[in-house]
Amino acid sequence: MQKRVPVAPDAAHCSTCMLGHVCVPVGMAAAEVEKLDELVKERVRLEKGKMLYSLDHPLDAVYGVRFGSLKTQLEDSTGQIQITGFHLPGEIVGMDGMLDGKHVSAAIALEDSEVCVIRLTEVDRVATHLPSMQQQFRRLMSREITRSHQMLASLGSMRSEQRLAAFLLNLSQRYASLGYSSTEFVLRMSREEIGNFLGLTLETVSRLFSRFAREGLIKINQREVRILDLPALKQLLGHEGC
Amino acid sequence: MQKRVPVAPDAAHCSTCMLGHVCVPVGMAAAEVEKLDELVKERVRLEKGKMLYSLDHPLDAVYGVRFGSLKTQLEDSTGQIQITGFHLPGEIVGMDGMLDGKHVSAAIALEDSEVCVIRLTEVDRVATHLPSMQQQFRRLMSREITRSHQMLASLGSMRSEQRLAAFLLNLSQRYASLGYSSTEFVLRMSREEIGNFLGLTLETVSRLFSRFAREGLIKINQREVRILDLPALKQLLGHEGC
DNA sequence: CGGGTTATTGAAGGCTATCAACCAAAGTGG
DNA sequence: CCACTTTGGTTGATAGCCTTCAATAACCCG
Repeated sequence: MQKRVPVAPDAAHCSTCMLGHVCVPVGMAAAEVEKLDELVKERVRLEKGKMLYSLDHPLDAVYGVRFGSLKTQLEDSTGQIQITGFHLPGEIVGMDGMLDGKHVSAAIALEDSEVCVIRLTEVDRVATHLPSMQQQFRRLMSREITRSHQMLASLGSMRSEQRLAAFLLNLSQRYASLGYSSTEFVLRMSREEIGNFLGLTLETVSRLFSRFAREGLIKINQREVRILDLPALKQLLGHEGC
Repeated sequence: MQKRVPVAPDAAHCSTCMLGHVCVPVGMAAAEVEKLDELVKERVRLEKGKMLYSLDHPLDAVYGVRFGSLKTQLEDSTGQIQITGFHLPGEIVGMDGMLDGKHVSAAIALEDSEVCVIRLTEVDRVATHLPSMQQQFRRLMSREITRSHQMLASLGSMRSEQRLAAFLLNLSQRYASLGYSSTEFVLRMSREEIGNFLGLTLETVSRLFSRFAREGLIKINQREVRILDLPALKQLLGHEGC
C-alpha cells in the first residue's frame, strides 16, 4: 500500500534539503539544523490517490511533505467529508489526534508524492541534545493552529467570491515561497475538492472561475491557472462590505 | 489593566487543582502531575470585557482558564472580527502565533475570570526533569488543532440549525465534563458573538433559538438555556442530508 | 426610573445550493 | 482505430436559506 524507503546515508538530510526555509527547520540557526539530520530515518512514497494515514490509525509520527501534495480530511459519522487542508512541500501533516494517540483525519496524495516520516520518539530524542527542538515543534504546531483559525475566518465571514480569491492568493503565496511562479500554477485538486474545502459546491467554484476569467482577473484552462490581476484579487478581500 | 497575582506557596497547584482532568495534566500519571506544581508561578485576574492579550503582543506564555470564560478572536486588516473560540475552565488559550513570537489574535474575558500563566520558559525547564512534559504540551496543542478542524467541518458543511445544535451540544458536553449540568447552563456570550463564531447573523441565531424553543427542543430565557430534548438535538446533526 | 444595550420578530431580497443538461477529455475494450 | 463509458467541468433555471433592513420589546446598570 505504501512504499517505505529508509533514508540512505548519503541522501538529503534536513540540513541540505531545499525546503529548510519552510519545513521543520524554519527559523532555526544553521548550526542547529545540522543536529536535525537524524530526525528523519524514513520516507514514504505515495502514488496519486493513496492514503498516508486514515481515521483511527495509531499516531506515532507526523509527516513533512517532500514533493507532491496532499489533502487532509475529516469524516463524520454519516460519511460526510470535510477537507481541512491542501499541503504543499515543506508543510507538516498529521498533527491532530495526538490527544488520544490516533488520527482523527485522513491524508491522501493529490499526485505522486513523498513525505518525510518524523517519529515523535525521534523528536524527543533529538530534543535531548538540541534544546530548541521543543520550541521548534511548538512553532510548527502553532503554525497549523493559526492556519486553521484563518480558515475559520474565511468560512465564517467571507462570501463565495472572496473565499475563492483568498484561496488563489494563498496558493500563489505558498508557491512563491517555494520558489515557483506566484502567477502561474496547476491546481492539484478538483473543483469538488476546492468546493468542499471552501464550503461551496463545485458548481459555484466553476462559475466563479469562469467569472474571474471573464472579468480578466485570471486565465483558467482546466486546472491551469494564470493570475492576471493580482491587485484586483486582493481588493476583492479587503474593501467590500465597508 | 490586568491584575497579576503571584501564586502563594499554599495556593492550589496543578496537582491539587480540580481541573486536572481537563487542563494541562490531562491524561498524565498522578506521580507526574506533582512535578507540574512549579509550572504556574503567576495568575491573571480579568474583569468582564478585559483583554488578556491582543494582536501583536509578544507571546511568551499560554494561559489555562481557571474560572470564568474567554473568547478568542482574529481581526483582519479591515477591522472585521472572527471569533475562533469560547474557552471554559481547564482550556488553554494563546497557542497561536508562536511562529513569529507574537499573538495573532486577542483573548477577552466574557465574565470575571482568572487564568494561570504558563510561561514557555517554564515549560522547557519543567521538561528537563519531566520528560513527558513535551509530549503533554504537544497533546494540548493537538487538541486545539483538532477542535478548530472540527469547527471547519461545521462551518463548511452544516446549515444554520445544525451549527447551532452542534454549538449547544458542544457546550453541554464541556459543562458536563466540568461537573456542571449538561442540560441547564448560562450562555456567557451574546447572540452576536454566537453568530460571529458560527458564521451566522445574530438575527438568525435568535430565530433559531426561538424555533428550537417552539419545537420543544430547548427552553430559553435570555441567556439561560435548558436542553429538553437532547436526542432530538443530536438527530439534527446526523441524518439530515442522506 | 431612564437610557442604552441586547434580543425578538417581520418583510423583502440576494446569494448560493440544487437539479439538470451538456460538453470535453481520458480511458476501455472490441 | 473507433464506439462506448467514465470522470470532471461548464452553464442554465429555479428554489430556498439566510442576510439585510427595520421596528419593537425586554433587560440591565447606573
